[in-house]
Amino acid sequence: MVGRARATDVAARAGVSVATVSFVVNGKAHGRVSEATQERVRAAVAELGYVANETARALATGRGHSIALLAHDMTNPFTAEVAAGVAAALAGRANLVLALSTGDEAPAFTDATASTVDGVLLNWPAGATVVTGTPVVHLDDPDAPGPGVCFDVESGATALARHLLDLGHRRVRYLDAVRPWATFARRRAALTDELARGGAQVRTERCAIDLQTARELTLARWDGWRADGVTAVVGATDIQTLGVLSGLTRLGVAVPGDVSLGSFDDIAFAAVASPALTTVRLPAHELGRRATDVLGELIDGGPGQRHVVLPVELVVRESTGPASALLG
Amino acid sequence: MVGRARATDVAARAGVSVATVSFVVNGKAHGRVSEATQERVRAAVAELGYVANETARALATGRGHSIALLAHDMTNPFTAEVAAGVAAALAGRANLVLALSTGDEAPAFTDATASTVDGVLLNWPAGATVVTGTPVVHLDDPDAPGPGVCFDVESGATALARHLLDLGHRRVRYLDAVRPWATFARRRAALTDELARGGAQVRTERCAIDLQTARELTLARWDGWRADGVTAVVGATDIQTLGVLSGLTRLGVAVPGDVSLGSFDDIAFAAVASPALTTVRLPAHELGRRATDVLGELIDGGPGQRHVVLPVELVVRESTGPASALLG
DNA sequence: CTGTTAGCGCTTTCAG
DNA sequence: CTGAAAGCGCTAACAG
Repeated sequence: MVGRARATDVAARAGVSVATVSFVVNGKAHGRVSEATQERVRAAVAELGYVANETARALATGRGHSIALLAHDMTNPFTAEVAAGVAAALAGRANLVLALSTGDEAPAFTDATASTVDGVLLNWPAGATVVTGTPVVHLDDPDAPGPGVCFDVESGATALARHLLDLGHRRVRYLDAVRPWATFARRRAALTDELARGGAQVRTERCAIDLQTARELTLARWDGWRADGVTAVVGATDIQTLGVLSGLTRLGVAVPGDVSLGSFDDIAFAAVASPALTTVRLPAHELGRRATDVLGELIDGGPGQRHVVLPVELVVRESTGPASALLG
Repeated sequence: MVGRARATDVAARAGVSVATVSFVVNGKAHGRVSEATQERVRAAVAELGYVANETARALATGRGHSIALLAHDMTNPFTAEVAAGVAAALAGRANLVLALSTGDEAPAFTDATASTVDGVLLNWPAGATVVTGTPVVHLDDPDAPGPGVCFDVESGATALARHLLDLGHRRVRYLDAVRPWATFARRRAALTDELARGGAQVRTERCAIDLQTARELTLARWDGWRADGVTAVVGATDIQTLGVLSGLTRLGVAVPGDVSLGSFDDIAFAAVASPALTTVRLPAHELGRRATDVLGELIDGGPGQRHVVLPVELVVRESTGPASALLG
């Protein structure tokens, strides 16, 4: 019988007015309602199992106690981890409404939905989706105007490049994401620059962030890569790199014996792959948590930290090794 | 300026009453409002960028146009796929509010939240969480009372057992989930029964649905399994089986040369693992879609199909092979 | 055909 | 200390 008992019922049962009920239920009774009355109200609430209707409160207060997360693909463990971080930060104090995109268009987020939430977490390029009249914090988008939380992908990429350089790699393939997001542009630029600075040559290929697509691309391109003398390939995301690894393994190419593999994200699967992936860890869970905190401040009228950038860390595991002398 | 213009503004601009605005905006103007007036209202709506406030509509109509999905761990690709199916079925016609559980307790779903949604999709044991006064459909819970959508895990388990039997396996380890869910009990019972019927001996171990935990358990138990003459291990979920595979690979155990691996789910990673997993495919996306449809009917007052069970399919890949003669 | 009006259930001044 | 009453923005009878 959730939602059955209304404030008026409680008021009647306790012999007070709805105003009084509202005050005690919301903990605003201090100095306004006598202890005795409060007790009576609380008893009535308990007996009737009263729970305030959130929709009505929202209309009256302008606060819906819920935020939206606009994301692309919840099927990507990285995104799922971000969502988990958001949920953890919310800790039940607000609801999380999820707007997912199907295919390539922006997440399904109508103005109607916007009128329901107090703020939005935008894990999607800023330019594409414009949400007006609602606080927004951008996730993993270094170019976003306004508040946002992102990663210091450049230092991660640089560290990865140096790691590869130290191992003697001079020909690397970078598997970029097709999605035109700033975070990917930066990963690529930083990696490429550092590699070039170290005297290595990098070429880029692009593919969707999808296990099978990356795997197939690898199957199709491997001969060419080898002909070019490629000794290392790095993917823009673990998903892609794991796909590459799958293709390479199918082809009988040894990792890291014949080619080394580097990546970004550090999703759980990266650590249990064989070989385990050397990857730049981007703290997804923390991204979700921090972004939620920033959004909370924004909603509460605080200034909201403009832009927080989270440190990343190169996790060296088994997929990288000395450059092979494998010939083209 | 979302949510700025209100119905009264539009009414004023168009020189009509709010009732008229409401009718044309909701497409209920047929035969009630003249074409000319409708046109004027529509023009005003466009000029002012009017979008009805969903919270107010919800309060007035009792329909919030949103449903909740209570799930355990969105970080599990299987759950994420279910969510994707839900989102696809919703197609923007309703919002998806996500209630995730942190740790082992039930998903954070308060009565307050319940008052916000039109119905809930419960991917959690029925007994634990009782949601009253709101339509509920149970996901992947064969024992759930009332409406639900689940998989025919028994036939999948049986097919997997026969496949193993055909390959000559007579000693198998079943890695069950610790979570006391009916779906897991059934997977285990059906597999065990069929295997026993074929003269094989099965022993069960339990572990959390987590890559690392399964991997570590494997590292710790392998010697014992081998001593028992185990030639095949099947996990209750792909996550667990992938963890086992990781452990086995680290140990230098050949799959399927030394041990065969069988599983349930068929998440995307199962197909790109090396070797690719033989697994019982449970159509997660469809589970989400169908459950959403059933819930929709329920919300619209329809009877709602009591219980739909989705067919599953054994996908034989590379992780299963003839029983080895590996000795204990 | 169109406008008036009474809610939906709760919050919050403002009197008393 | 407590209650009456005015909304929050929209929907849907019910009159006209």
